[in-house]
Amino acid sequence: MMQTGNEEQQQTKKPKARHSIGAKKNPQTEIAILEATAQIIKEKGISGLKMEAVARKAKAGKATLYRWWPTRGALLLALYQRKKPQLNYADTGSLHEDLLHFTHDLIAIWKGENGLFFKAIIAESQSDPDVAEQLKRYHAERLEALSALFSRAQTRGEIPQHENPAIRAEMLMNLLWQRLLNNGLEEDIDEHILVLANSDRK
Amino acid sequence: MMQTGNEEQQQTKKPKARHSIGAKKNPQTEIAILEATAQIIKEKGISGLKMEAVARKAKAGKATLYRWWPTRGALLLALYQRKKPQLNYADTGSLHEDLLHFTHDLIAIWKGENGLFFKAIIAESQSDPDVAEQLKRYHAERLEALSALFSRAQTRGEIPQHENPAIRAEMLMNLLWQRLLNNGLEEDIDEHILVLANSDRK
Amino acid sequence: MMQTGNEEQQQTKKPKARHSIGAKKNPQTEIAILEATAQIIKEKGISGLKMEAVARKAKAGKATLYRWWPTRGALLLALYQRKKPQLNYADTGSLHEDLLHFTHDLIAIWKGENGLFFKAIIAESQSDPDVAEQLKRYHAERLEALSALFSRAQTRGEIPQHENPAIRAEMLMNLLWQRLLNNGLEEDIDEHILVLANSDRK
Amino acid sequence: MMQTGNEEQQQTKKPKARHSIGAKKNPQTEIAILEATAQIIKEKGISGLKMEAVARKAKAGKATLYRWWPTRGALLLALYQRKKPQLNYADTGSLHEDLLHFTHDLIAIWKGENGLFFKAIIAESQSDPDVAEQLKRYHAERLEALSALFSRAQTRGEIPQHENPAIRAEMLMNLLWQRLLNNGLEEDIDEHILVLANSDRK
DNA sequence: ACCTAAGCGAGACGGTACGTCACGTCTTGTC
DNA sequence: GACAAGACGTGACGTACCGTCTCGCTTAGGT
Repeated sequence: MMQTGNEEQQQTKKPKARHSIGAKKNPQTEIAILEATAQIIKEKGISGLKMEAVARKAKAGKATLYRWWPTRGALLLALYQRKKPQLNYADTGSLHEDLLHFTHDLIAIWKGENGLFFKAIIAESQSDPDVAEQLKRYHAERLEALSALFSRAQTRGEIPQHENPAIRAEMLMNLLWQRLLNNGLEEDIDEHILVLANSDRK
Repeated sequence: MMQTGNEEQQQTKKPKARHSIGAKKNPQTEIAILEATAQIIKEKGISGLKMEAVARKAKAGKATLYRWWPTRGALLLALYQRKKPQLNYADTGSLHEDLLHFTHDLIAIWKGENGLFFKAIIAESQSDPDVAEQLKRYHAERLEALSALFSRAQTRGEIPQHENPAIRAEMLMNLLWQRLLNNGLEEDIDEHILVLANSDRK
Repeated sequence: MMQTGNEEQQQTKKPKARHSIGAKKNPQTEIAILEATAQIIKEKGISGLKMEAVARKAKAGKATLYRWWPTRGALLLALYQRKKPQLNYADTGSLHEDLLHFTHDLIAIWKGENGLFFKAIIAESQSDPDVAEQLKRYHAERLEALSALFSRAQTRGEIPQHENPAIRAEMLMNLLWQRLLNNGLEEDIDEHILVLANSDRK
Repeated sequence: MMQTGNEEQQQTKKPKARHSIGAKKNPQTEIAILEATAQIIKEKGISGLKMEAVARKAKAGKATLYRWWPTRGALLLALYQRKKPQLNYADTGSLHEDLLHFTHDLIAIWKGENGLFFKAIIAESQSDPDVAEQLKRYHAERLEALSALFSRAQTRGEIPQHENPAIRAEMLMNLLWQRLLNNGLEEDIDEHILVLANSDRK
């Protein structure tokens, strides 16, 4: 709401409907639609997200909405693209430290609206193959980045040499996704990290 | 009513529509409805499961359907109840062996219709709080059973004493659920088990 | 409500459900059902009268209700039978006086619940042929009684000899029914009577 | 959408389903719906008129139906508006003649589908206050037109000067409505007109 | 004293219609 | 030619009654 052109509103005092800007996509329309989508998800959850309601809230025509985002999935992916978090995979020299930083950063992000949007995409992926495909790609990409941490640890000898570093990475990702899906982000995760970091060797 | 002769029924073996059997639930109706539900999920997936279609396929009135299963979630839970698998947590004396048996058994079961139904419940739990609640309960129960395996291993010294046995159990469960949700039951899992079973000690 | 056995209720303090009294119709059930019907019509009007609601309010089984009164029309006719008014066709020696007495008596009666029930029957007669038949019979009967007044007036020379006395009677009846149906019982009717009584001869 | 070729349409002359014609009511849809309404009333009577059946027969969506005619009453009034008769209140110079012409014209009209539709409105007015209101207005309007006949007769001295001309007009209207409602349009009415026209003076 | 027959309450059953909602497609008129 | 507006046919939603049914109980009258 705040993000839709304050200056214009202050000057003209009229909300002023958007119009065509010629034979190309109007970026204001895009913003209004994605913000409406975000708003609705925050208010009613993913199952309360109806195309019709998005158009209504964004004061957009349904045709416009369907022209650019033909499915709910497309809308969700576009929304996530606009809002996706920048993750920090800093190298502290200790696997345990690295994992703690990473997980706590991600959990902090997911506790905001970002987690909500990502949950929505996961839910949608169960019925929309396109979303599933995109999600799979994104998952692989994240997994690779996370695997790098375990790879580094392997060179330092923190975890066994012969292991595929993606294995522990995948288990950590799974854990985090599960926590997100089950509204369990508050639950303790440090013990799991201890196990994954192989820090119980004494 | 009197005119639909019994003799005809004996001769033609017509299925004959179900009727009320008094002021109580007709078990034939229950069977018909749950089977219709299963059939539809198999044909069109969970997002193709409409209450109306269930009633139509089961040749039941919508009122009957809603009387006993007021939501799609209730229907799914009842279906799972009828079909739920018996899992084997046999004790082989080796954690690695135990886990291999357990996971392969579960994966085999999930490759059948059971996996489909369980996926449906997980999907539904994202929008139906009652289903989420039941699923959480079920998850806890399964987790406890699985933790027992790690507990036994702990007494045998296969995994560290000070660890909470539920941690590795949870990570294994997560892995399996994730595989189910992402249609990845075919992917390799033995390497993950090696890590969880701590069998990479040399 | 008051009419269902006060004494019993005072003694036992338990409402005591009705039961079968053997292989015959239980008159208490009949009373309860007809009173429930009357109650519902008074509360919600004729279009709010549902068989299901009657059974519910009378604490009767639907089978019992349908056994004795298979249609809403049958119920209405039975109710009217129990409640039908005794009309006064007194002979004052003057047609004008006779008509005034008759109409004012009838209007007074119809302003109570009786008018409501009779309206219900007229409305039902538009869709239930049995009710239409009964109503026609009843109409003819009333018309005959009313015609007698005009017949007497004819012998006194108050209206033309060659006229069929039923004609003015029918027009009076029509007027009254119309007033009832259109909720116009309060409107003036004396001027009409003056015309019908031929009292405008001077 | 593109695959349903235009050429086919030109060749086969398929009726082709109606579509939106922009953000306004499609008159073809209106025609189809009102004709379907008329058809159903003719086939099954007013009590057989279901909103669902109208939509089905008109090949219209229920939403469209409810958008423009939110109740059965609104549908009936719109239908009557489309079909309402033009009545003839010609001045013959004789009240008796005027009334004969008027009544026989009206009866002739009512023997067609028009009478059926008007009956339906009267029946509906018993349960729909809006219809009752409209009907009352229409009744008053017709009554006024009919009263004019009696008014003219009064100036000619055919009926008493001091009488309200609306009185006989109302009684004639009542008579005709009653005949319509009770399927008695065939019954003799000329004798009643003689009385109302005061033609029995000798 | 038993037995049968019917009435009774309760309420489940397969249906039909209700009125609402969202879908995805369309046409119009404005910019 | 993109846009808002919104009508259109479609079809699912969850509810309310319909009229039929079966149950388990009660009572009366015949044996």
